Amino acid sequence: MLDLKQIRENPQAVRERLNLRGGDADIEPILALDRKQRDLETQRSQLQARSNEIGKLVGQKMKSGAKPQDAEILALKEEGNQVKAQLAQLEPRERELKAELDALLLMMPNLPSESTPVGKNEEENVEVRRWGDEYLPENPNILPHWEIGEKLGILSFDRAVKIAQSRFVALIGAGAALERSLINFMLDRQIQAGYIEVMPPVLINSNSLQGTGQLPKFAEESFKCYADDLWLAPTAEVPVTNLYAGETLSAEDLPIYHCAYTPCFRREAGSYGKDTRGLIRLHQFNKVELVKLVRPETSEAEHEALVQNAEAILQALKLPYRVLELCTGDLGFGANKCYDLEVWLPSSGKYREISSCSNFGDFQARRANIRFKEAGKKGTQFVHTLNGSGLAIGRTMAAILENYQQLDGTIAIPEVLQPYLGRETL
RNA sequence: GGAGAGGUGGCCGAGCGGUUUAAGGCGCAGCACUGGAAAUGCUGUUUAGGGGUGACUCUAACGAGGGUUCGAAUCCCUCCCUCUCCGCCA
Repeated sequence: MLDLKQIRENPQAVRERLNLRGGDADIEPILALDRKQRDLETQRSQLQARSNEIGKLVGQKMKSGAKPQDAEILALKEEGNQVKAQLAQLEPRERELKAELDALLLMMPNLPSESTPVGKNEEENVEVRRWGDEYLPENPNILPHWEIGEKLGILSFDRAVKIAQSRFVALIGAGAALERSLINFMLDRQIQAGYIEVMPPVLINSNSLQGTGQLPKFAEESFKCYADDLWLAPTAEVPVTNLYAGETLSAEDLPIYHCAYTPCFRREAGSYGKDTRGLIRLHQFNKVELVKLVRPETSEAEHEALVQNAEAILQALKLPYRVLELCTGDLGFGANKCYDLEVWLPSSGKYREISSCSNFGDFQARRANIRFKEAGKKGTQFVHTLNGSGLAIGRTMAAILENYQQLDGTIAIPEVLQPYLGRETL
């Protein structure tokens, strides 16, 4: 959520930053509601002050011997009732305005950071670096991962469709073992890098989704359990960040680094024609996620470090990849800055996103109300939150099945995974 | 799912309709005392929003939301959470 005070005080600057995302940000309704709401708040609190005064007076007079039927008491009660009637008019109006204001603010995306390259759409994302050209596969006849996977009998899309629907997969035998190895490998590495592992609930409430920015705007992206106020988590970002929702941490608690393996569930609404085959775009996939809660002044450096932690996994697996910095037009709703890691998928001759590492600044912290307090200092500050995949497991599996395909149709297992899987080829 | 007990400040804990401006204690900070410390004493010690250049000031917050009342931590209703017992269950 944007800072209302900032919008109020620098409307032009906010408008300009928002417009860098493309479109024409309209903050006028917010400014107008804010003015009205504050106006009502002033009136209301004055009435309340008088009401409190009356209550106190009655109490004092009764204590010092006045009777309930004394004219003085009756007059005060009468005035109390009048004030109350006025409040009864004002209060609902103010509440309504506040709710409208909140609804508008919740729909506003974050401001892109100063350092984010300006651009209209994904075409204008900036390649920051490329790694692992020396590991690009030389095999010219690489099968797509879904074909080699089915051939090896380790992936079954057809059978998964029977028990769920399209865009699901069942991992069989070595496929399941490879998935598990990747999860363990990634968690071990990230724990080594200083992240504390979490296994959060993956059925999560609406408030959590609002806290990280998936609600209210992106309700159609997540699976909902209609009998309860619970949703299937689209990413561990949501439960892990919201572990601290509503808390005021002490400054010494920061930074907090978490890694979490969870399954992730996405409806993929609006992507009907895209990536219909393989492991790239499923309704259910596994992911190891990295989440950081940090002091504001450190968040940029923490962001770079988080990207390094995600890259380290690709490097250890010797998978060629590139790093893109998203331009203002392609930036996710809550992010002020974002790097995507894209792994090489030889069957399609393309780099494909395998990790997205975002800095949210205080955007999520405001929504989820996560603050910290410095001992001896007045007031509190919002933390900055960051997260990134470290990495998406299914897409990593796809990358291995393709980049490690050998001429004889077998798959070599990356060296670092061999101890986990207990074999050298598939 | 059934029955019962609870939820008060950084922590413990009192309060069950009106000087609550939340007692008392612990903790923490400052000051005094001291050669220095301990002990002791005094003072202070929440957050959010509004108004004001500022000193400051108003409002709100006792799990959450409603209600009764001139006045609610206290009474009533709904919900959430925790604990105990029973049932069910991996």
